[in-house]
Amino acid sequence: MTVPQQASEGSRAVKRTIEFIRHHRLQKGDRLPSERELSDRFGVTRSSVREALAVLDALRLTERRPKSGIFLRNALEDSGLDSLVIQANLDLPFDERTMRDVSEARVIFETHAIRLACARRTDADLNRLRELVANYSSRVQAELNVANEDVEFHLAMAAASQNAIIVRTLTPLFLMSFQWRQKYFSSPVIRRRSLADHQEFVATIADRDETRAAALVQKHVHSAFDEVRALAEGNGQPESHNQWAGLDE
Amino acid sequence: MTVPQQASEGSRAVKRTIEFIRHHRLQKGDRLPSERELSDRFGVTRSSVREALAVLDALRLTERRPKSGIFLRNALEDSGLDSLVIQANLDLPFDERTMRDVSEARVIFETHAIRLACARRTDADLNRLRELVANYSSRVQAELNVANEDVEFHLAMAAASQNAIIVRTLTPLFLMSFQWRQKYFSSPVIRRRSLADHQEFVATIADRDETRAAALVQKHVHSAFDEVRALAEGNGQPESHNQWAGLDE
DNA sequence: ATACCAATCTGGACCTACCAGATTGGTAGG
DNA sequence: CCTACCAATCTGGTAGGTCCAGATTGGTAT
Repeated sequence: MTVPQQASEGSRAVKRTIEFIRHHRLQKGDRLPSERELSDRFGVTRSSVREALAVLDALRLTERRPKSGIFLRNALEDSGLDSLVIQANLDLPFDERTMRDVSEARVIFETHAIRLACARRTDADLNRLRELVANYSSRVQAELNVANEDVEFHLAMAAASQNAIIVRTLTPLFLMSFQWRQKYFSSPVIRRRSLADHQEFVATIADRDETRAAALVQKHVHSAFDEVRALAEGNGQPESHNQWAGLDE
Repeated sequence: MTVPQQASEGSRAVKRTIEFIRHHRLQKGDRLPSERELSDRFGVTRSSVREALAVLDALRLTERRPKSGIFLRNALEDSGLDSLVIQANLDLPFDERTMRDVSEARVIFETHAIRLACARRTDADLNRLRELVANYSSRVQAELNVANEDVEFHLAMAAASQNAIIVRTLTPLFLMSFQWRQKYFSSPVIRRRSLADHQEFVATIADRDETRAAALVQKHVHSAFDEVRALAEGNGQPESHNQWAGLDE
């Protein structure tokens, strides 16, 4: 599913640049230091800086004007979803508000996804979901972490909606909370509870019971977010660098 | 809003690589040629290829395994939303199914956005929307294209939902259809009709009338997509390279 | 048929060099 | 003092080369 992978110089440059933007509170339209200066500052080659800038460009965060400079296209808070995924992978923290929004958005999107899934799911979709639950179940029995399997399952439900855009939309929402997920699923109790929910999901989709499915999404996601929030608070408050760097449901 | 900008070698390399993947119908897990071979093939330096690969990596399309090779992380169809934006900017075509999905997803997401906007909008949100409509109106009077202004307005409505994630989600949906939008709004009749809708949107949000707002979204978006579809067919069928490379509402 | 090793290939990173347009600071002219 | 202008400087874009060390692989010896 998701690969951990250690930071290359390119990724490091991405991280440093984002940190620079945060630290200096740069706003839309502001200019960044030149590539040469960034490469000095970060202690990497201009090539690595350029790789990083290419990424930030693709994320619509920066804009490189030839013979002129590098400018912020959007404030950090207004960048794309993928930028959040990358920030999570780089262990850059999110604020409480972002988490609230992610939680809310996920409920909305996933509720619709499952409604469509109930209406349109094929037998093949159903079989795939059953396979995934079976696998999930055996991993829970074996006391293994199921963070990846959980994402797989939820995306498979979304795929049953027959709308690829919805899947593409939910994906980053899951990926940006990968680390939390990892922690969340370290508890056997939670794994069992989650398994039960998944089994019920499959049942409702099999029955094409939209109403029950939608209600289940709300309960499932909300309880998960609550749990994570409690978990995070239990860890004590990690001051500036926060705890919201990866987990959710 | 969106910048046209001519293709740099880096972007060209991104485009060529995506075309390569399409042409060879590469699937998840398949291996791409080495960086050196790609740079030969594309006639650009390895630096440019590496920039391109950094972007594709960020989009979760490829994965670079050190000392080993470049592998496809996801099939093109399963990549993120931002990858669609980039494909649109590169004039790479979409298929009919993707368009259907985008249309459906936009109705779903925007319906929820406007419902939340009705419930939560502040006076500042309302003022901003009114400003935007005023500007929109004057441009329509002056017979100017309002493609950018339309995006601005819709995103401002989304912003009134007070959920930044929803805004971030809708953004790529608009950006990937920028070229169509451009064509669509070349018609003065459509501009006037769109303006009327926008005025009604503001009224419903001011009244916090969720029901009417939701209905209006459906009508507004669906009629726009129908129009575009008709437009596209009128152009004759551009064979392999299709017409869905940028327009929508 | 198998186990093993060396030549080869691959991505990662660094460095230097050039280009041409954008920017800017100082100077000459009013 | 202000303005107009020009040249030095800075900037991103691109090219080309080098070195490194681990992954891969094909052939060899057992």
